[in-house]
Amino acid sequence: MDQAVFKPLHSPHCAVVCSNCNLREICLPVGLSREDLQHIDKRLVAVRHKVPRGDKLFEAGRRFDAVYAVWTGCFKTCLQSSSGREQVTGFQMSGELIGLDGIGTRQHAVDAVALEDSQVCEIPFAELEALSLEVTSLQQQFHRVMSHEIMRNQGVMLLLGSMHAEERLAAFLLNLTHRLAARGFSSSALVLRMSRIDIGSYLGLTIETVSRTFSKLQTDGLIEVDRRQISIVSPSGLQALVDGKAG
Amino acid sequence: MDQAVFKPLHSPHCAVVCSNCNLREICLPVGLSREDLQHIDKRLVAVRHKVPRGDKLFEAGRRFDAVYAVWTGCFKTCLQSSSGREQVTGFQMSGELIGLDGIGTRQHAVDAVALEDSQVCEIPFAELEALSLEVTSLQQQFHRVMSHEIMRNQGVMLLLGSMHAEERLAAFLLNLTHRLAARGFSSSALVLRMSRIDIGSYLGLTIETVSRTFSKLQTDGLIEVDRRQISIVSPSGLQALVDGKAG
DNA sequence: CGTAGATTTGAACGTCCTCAAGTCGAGTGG
DNA sequence: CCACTCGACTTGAGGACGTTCAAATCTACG
Repeated sequence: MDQAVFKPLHSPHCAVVCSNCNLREICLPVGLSREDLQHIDKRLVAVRHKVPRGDKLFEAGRRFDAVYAVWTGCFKTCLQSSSGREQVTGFQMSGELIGLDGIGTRQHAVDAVALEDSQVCEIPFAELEALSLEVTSLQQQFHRVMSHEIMRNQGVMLLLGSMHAEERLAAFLLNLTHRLAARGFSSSALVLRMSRIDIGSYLGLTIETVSRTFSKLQTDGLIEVDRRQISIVSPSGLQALVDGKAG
Repeated sequence: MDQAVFKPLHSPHCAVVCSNCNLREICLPVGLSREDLQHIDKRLVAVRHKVPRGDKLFEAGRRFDAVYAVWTGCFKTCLQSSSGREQVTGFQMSGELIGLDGIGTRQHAVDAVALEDSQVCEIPFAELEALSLEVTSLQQQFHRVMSHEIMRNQGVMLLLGSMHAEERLAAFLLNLTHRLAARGFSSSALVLRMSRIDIGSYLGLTIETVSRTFSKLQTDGLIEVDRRQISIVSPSGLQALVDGKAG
């Protein structure tokens, strides 16, 4: 019940360099020159941490000092209002940044929970800001990343504001497969790292509706479901749902 | 039907300086020193434009060159998917920035439409980025603004994902009053600049449900409605709805 | 093999949507 | 000044989708 919160001081960690990272083409440094990358290596002391499944990387209300890039594994971010409403605001996989919402208030706005044993690169934000004053391309790239996060959120608004359950789930599955494909994984088979509860919270649906909708998509021959193993049988069928071209 | 699109070259405009602007305490330059402000005045050529009610400030797909700060008036931003789904993603009032979603792709992701005769300051983004390399406080402030936009979007997700119609409308009205109060306006009386259609799209409800819910809130003695004139009779009652402490 | 948590499925209900009609206010032209 | 029209809004009735409540199934793990 009580999720452990990640303690930087107690967690095994080591300094890392971006220029050798296998994620440099998908993570924050996308498109930076070798020269700029080496500059970053020297000045940005990113530290890598392990976060076991179920542990919190940080929790809402905690002081914001750094953003985190997922290196391996998967996270969810959960917003909760003072009155106890809860909403999963996103799922993050390798190369994606977590914690951007804390910049404004200097306090994290969400909980970030590892959905499987994961590793992150902690990027001290003060250093990131300082370095981006020197490395123009880094500044631009960081702005791009923040802007993409805004666009992503707008996409979720569209989903929550205008789609039915079946369409939401179809959009969700297609989004996952696209992101997995960009990382070199199969886009026809995926393993959900999150529970039905998490999916429901993210999609604004109850767990029962999520379950029923999975079953319906399977019955309709669009996917195959085996617990958290999903096979995408008909990507175009799912896309048609998202496009509202069905029913 | 066909909304005019704002043409910078044909629109009356003039250069403006931030340091003399009455919005400097609420707009992008919040918290900047007088010295930094003057530095910005010299280097950042912001231009002010008029946008008549109903006209588009920019439209989705158009090349991104600048962000815009609302000076007077009010805007809505609309996202639409390739398949024709539409979602109002926000309403912007004085001091708020529009267009941050275009930074990542260099293309605007939404339409921005004036809900009343309005004026905006056009801030060329290349200049903003260049200047924030020199003025640390501007860089930090810009990051804060982007982060706040991310937080705002997350709040909308919470609203769309976990609230009923009555709660959504209550949250919407309270949000408007808070923002108006921050600008020195009454927080008990407001004039809606947007149609029921826009409200419905934003809140993920049909126009009929919006209308019925306004009526119900009035019947319950929480607000008084006269077309677009709204009186907030019981802010605490609305807040109780948002907090889920009613029904 | 027993328990706890996650998931699926069923049945009844409720909220919100759809369809339809009616009201209201502003602008137009006679 | 008065029809007339148009768009925005309101209200009603019925139905659909998703929720709620309840029970059963399945898996992991001790």
